[in-house]
Amino acid sequence: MSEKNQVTFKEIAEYTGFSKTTISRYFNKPATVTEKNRKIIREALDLLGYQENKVAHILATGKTEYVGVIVPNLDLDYYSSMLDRILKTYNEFGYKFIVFVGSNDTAAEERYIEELLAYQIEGLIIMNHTLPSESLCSLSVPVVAIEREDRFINSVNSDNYLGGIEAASLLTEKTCDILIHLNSPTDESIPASQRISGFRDYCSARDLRYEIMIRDFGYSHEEVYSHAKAAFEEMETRYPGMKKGVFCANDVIANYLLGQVIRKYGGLTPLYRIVGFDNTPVGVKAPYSISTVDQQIEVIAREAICLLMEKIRQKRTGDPAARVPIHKTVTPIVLRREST
Amino acid sequence: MSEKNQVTFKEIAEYTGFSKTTISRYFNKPATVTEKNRKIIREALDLLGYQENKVAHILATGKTEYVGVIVPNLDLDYYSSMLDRILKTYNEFGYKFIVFVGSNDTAAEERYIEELLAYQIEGLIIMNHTLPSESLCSLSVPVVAIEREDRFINSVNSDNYLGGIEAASLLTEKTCDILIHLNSPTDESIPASQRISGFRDYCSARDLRYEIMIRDFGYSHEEVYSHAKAAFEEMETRYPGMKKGVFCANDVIANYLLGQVIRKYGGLTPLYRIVGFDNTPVGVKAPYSISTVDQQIEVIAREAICLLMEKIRQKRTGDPAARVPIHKTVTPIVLRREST
DNA sequence: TTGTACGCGTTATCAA
DNA sequence: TTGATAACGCGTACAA
Repeated sequence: MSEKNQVTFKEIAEYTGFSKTTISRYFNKPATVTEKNRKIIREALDLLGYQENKVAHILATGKTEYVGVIVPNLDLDYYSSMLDRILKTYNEFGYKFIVFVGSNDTAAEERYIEELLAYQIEGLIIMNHTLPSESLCSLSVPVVAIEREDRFINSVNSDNYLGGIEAASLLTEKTCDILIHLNSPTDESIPASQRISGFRDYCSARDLRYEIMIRDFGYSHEEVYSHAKAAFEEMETRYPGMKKGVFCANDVIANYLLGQVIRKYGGLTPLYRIVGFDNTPVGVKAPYSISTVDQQIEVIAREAICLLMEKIRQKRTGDPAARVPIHKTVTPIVLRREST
Repeated sequence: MSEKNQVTFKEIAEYTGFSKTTISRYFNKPATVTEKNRKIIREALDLLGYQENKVAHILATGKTEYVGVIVPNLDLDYYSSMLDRILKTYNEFGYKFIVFVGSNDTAAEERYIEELLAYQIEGLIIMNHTLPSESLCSLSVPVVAIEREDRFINSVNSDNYLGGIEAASLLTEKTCDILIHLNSPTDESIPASQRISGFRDYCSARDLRYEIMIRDFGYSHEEVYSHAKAAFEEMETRYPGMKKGVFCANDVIANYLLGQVIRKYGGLTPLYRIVGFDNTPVGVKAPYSISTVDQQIEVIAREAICLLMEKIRQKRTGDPAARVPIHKTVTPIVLRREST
């Protein structure tokens, strides 16, 4: 090792004449060290340039204060906003985050998890959906899912069903001839599929004319763009001259749809009312702001961390409740903006 | 500790009858263990459910394979794209990332760094600009800056000067009456300030009519929006009927400006040619795609990691070159899209 | 209030 | 090819 040998408790102990234990106590139980001696130690620490070594601390205590995070990508505003809010909880809770951005590859994701476990993370927050919760639940640390299949693991989700209802309700305020919901094929196990149910139930309960257009919008911008364009053209041909109220599965789709409307009509038109979902930045970057169902990403992120910490605590204390998955729900809020 | 006692080398050793040393060798120098014994160990590992413990490994070797990352926020596409690409280098280099998203608070940022150092990171990638490179350079680990003041530390930046030239050049292809550059007040020490110089030099060398509009666009969406709007209105009053070629400091500003143009003119107009900077997703989400100067974020991210790894190596081998900051530059590429 | 002795899980050294 | 022993830096009984 030609590394600059770092200053340890040993050096501080030798310099001050105390034992390593006392130096340790200076940090962990300062009250048990006399003020006079604390001062001596403080000065030695300063003078020798001591720098905390958490790795040794972890090995001794078993507490890493690490949380692993796996997120599908950071190109979609939804995920980057969520990660942003998750990382910011450091200021409140002190947990550090080791972050992986996931491919859609199961093997790769398993490697990420292996690696995270090797680093002794205390818990895992997962937004990826390649691994089923059935296999996730047997990990040695608590797992909290956000907006993904969550049958066997803890989770925090937006109240998607209510969101679907509210979106439909917002659109009917404006007397549309037909209500349309645009979404990707979504398995029922995924929380977001409830947006469809909420929308459908609302419409059918009121005998409203509606249609659910399921198209595989994909993930890349190119894909979403071209499918949104195709959907727009389809609506144009099939419902010419009709007032269309369109509820999009997320703000990104809503944005592209609005883009098509603008390209054709030069701006907003009474023929289209558009509402998105998530409340991500993309909704306020468009030339006309897009109404949306605000998932309250910040609240979800915070709840996820709180839930994870509670589960970590339960696990540590041997509470049998640790094994019972908890599913939290955050109530979304409708944001009325220019697109409706 | 009521923790599920994890399986260690000790248990494997006892079970197989080998010593801990041999188990360790099984992982690190498998060639020195006979195939027969490797099989025995492999089966015991499987049976007992051994899980690697990197913390102990780190304490023994001193190598964490951690890199710290500090990024200002993840709401701006530029930062989230960059972080995305940085995190993805795991697949190639194996380094793990502990990520902090920074406030503008100096004290907070210092806390982040303290914490990262305590966790024995091997290097730091920093995009925040609250701490001067002068204080960063004295850290005990190599630091690589991306698009921030970098006098005393390593850095990877886009060739901003060339980018400014290319943007201006693209606009003149289209015969504008006046060229305008929109930017925030930018200190000369910040690489991005070179975009201004490049633009200015290009215009003045060719005797083109141009103006550099410096406005404090801020960071939040609201701020950028309102300042872009104000700038648009100013251009409308001051240069009515003239063909304006506008080079925006980034895609976000370009997007809002285009938004204003659309709101007023119902779409593209020969009166405005717009080019942004960065090539972030926002440029292709607008109703009309926005021309931009592509920073090649993926290349920058990769170069940053390579540079950091080289510096880590130099430091480990005691190479005096470790202390000499290296500044790398990545050549940007002009992307012609609808807005020009 | 302080110190001794040992443990955390792994690697490195040196012998065998 | 394998094993005993001592690190790595810190926490914690227990004793003083």
